[in-house]
Amino acid sequence: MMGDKGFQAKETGSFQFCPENILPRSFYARDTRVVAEELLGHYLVHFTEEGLAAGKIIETEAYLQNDPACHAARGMTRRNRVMFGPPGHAYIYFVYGMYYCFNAVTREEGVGEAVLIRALEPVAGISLMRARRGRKDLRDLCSGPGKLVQALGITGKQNGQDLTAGTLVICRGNRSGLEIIRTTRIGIKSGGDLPLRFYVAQNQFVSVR
DNA sequence: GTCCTGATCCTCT
DNA sequence: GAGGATCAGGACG
Repeated sequence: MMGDKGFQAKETGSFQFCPENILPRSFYARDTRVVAEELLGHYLVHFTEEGLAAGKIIETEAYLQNDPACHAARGMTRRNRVMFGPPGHAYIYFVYGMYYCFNAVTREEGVGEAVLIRALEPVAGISLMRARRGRKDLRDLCSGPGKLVQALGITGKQNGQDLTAGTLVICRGNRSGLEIIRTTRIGIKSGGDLPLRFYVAQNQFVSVR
């Protein structure tokens, strides 16, 4: 659309995609809390016809099967079946009638656990993100689970997609020197006292400070 | 079938 | 800081 011209901006990030940097399935087939913490510093990357958009993962939450806040807590349903599938796939669900949230499925097949990606630091495709979000401020692009899905152009149709091959992948980043804070999760009622949220200290792109 | 709630975000006060 | 948007899933009858 013509209106997008107003959002043309220089790319500030230095992200470069290399297929060999895609995280392998074995990365996801581990304890969900470990995966949630170790996803910080890596890159969520989405290729579309409009171009590539990517962000550094700086905030995550773990959802465990025996955890009342987890969709899988009461067993498998049509909605949550992807969580019980093989690790390294996308679990994308619709909330509040208008937003989608993106999760990476963890653990071995048969266990319903996943990591919610809550915030990214935009690194590539920033003009595309601005157009999709209808906002200019860098901090308004990916600082929340619904926002980052919109900024990257992810849709509910990608629920179940393989994160180790294809157009939606997670790539290895540099995690050295990363200072990580562990705290309670955001926006849930039951299970809210569990320390299952992880974020990068001093990062201005987290969803809640 | 009805009713209620929600892993959110935006706009207003 | 409060309230509205907006709808699928799950609980219940």
